[in-house]
Amino acid sequence: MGNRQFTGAPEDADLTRADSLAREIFSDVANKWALLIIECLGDRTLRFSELRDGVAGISHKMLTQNLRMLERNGLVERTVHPTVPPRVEYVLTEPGRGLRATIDGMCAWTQRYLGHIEESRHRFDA
Amino acid sequence: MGNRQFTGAPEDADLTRADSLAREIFSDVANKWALLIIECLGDRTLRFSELRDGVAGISHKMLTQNLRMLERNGLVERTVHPTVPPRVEYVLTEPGRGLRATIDGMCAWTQRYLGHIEESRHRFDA
DNA sequence: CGGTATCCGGAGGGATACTG
DNA sequence: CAGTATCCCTCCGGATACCG
Repeated sequence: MGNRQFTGAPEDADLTRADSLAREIFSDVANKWALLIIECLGDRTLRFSELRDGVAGISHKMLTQNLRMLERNGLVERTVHPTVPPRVEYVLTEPGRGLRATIDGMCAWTQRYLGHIEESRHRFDA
Repeated sequence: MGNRQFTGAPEDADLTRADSLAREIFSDVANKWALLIIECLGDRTLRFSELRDGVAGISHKMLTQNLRMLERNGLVERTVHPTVPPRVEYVLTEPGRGLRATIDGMCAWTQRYLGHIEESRHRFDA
C-alpha cells in the first residue's frame, strides 16, 4: 500500500484530490475523542447521555461536536424519537463498524504492551 | 474485550492503575501526528529531516515533540551518530511495529470508504 | 543537521445559561 | 433530555532564533 496520500506534503502540486480527502478524513478520525466514542458505542445503540457517562471525562460540548462530525462522515447514525422529553439514539453504521474493528486492534495493542511501555517510560525518565 | 479501561470515567474510584495507564497511553498514541509519523516510518530507518519531509505539513516542533513521546513510550528507537554534522536515525521498535499494523488498518479503511464518506458529507451539508 | 528555547496568536475545549 | 450559544481562558502549535 502506497501511503503517499497520508504522508505526502499538501503543498505538493501532484497531490490528487483523493489524496487530500484521505488526509482530511484521517485527521477527522485520528483523534482521541472520536476513537473513544466509536469504541464506546461498539455494537450498541446508546443515547446521548449514556455516551456522556460512558466516555471518560468527555464534556457535553466535545461529545456533541464529535458526534456531529461522525454523523457527517457517515460513521454513526442519529435517530431522534419525537417524544417529550426527546430521546436521541446513536449507532455505528457499517463504515463505522469497520473503523471500530481497527480501533479494537489499537485497544488490544495497548493492553498487550502496557508493561513494556511502563518500563520504557521509567527508563526514559531516568 | 471489556473496554472499561478506555471508556471508564477517571473519577471512578474503582478505576485501577492499569486502567488509567491504558487510557494515558491511548491518549498519547491516538493523535494525528503520532499516527502519521509511525505510518511514515513503516519498516524504514529515517533521519529527522527525512521524517519532516515525509510527514505532510508537520512542523519542526511537533515532530521533535512527538518523536520524544514515542521514544519515551518505547515505540521508536533513536540512534545518534556522533559525526559532524550529526546524523540521527529513527526506527520502529517491535511494539511500534505492532501499533503500525493497526494504523495500516486505519489507512486501508480510509481508502475503502473514501467514496462513502464523501457522499455522506455532501448529503449532510445539504 | 538536529534539538532546545522563546514568543505569541488562535484554536481547543470547559462552564454556564437558555431553548424546544 | 438533547442541542445551541456565549464567554473565557488555557495551551497547542507555528515562527523564529540560537546552540552543539
